[in-house]
Amino acid sequence: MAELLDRTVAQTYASWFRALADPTRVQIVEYLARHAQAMSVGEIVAAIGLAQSTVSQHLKILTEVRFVLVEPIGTARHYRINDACVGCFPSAADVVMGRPAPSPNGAC
Amino acid sequence: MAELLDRTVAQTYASWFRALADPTRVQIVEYLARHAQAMSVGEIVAAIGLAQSTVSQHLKILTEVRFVLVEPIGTARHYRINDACVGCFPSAADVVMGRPAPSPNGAC
DNA sequence: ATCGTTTATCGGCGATAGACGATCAACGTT
DNA sequence: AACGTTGATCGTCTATCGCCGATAAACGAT
Repeated sequence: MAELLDRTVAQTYASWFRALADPTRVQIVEYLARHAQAMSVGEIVAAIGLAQSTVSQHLKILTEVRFVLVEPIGTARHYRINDACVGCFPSAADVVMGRPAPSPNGAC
Repeated sequence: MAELLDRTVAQTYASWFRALADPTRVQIVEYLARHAQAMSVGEIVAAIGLAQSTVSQHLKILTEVRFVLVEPIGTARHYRINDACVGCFPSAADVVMGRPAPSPNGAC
């Protein structure tokens, strides 16, 4: 008894945590999560205060794990939080801390 | 309005997520969290199946962020989950996802 | 004092991460 | 058609990660 957590699940969770393993990305996600409407890259760059290429890289990493979603608006691209992750990411934190996921969490 | 999350807080959260940015560490923490009593390094090595030095390094990283605690038992060292983190780490995940921490969480 | 056991630390390796400036691609405007 | 704006990608740099074998350190037992 007391097996290890399934390796594939552990890899998925680790990829989520790795996406937030940088303080700038933590700030970006938290910032987007508190904003109902999507924001352009320029707005995010202004808020963060790093180079545009750097912010773009961070946004790429966050979209790869689907923490944020993109939609093109004309020549701009608007980023917003993925509401599905708002629910299932904290429950992943619960699982790692030994509490089995309470909700159905079919989202992710 | 809509300021960024405080940089110091973001750095603390990022360090927590970075500690779990590796699937092996996810498995170690989840494994310890489901075990009420502390475990020796040898037992953890047997469960994980990597080299002893590798596991020891992972345990060092996890103790640095205080996800796990150590106590020396004779010549051995027993690791166990830090119960304080069981509560406050998932609430950090909530904060990043835009939900202000509900509990007082004076633990961490 | 010498083993054997248990765990931490060191050194090295290839791989990945984060930052930046520069460049490219898309597109609306003049 | 040339231009300006917006954002992604490239190339480079340095730093850190994750793994391993080898070694060191602590300590109980012989």
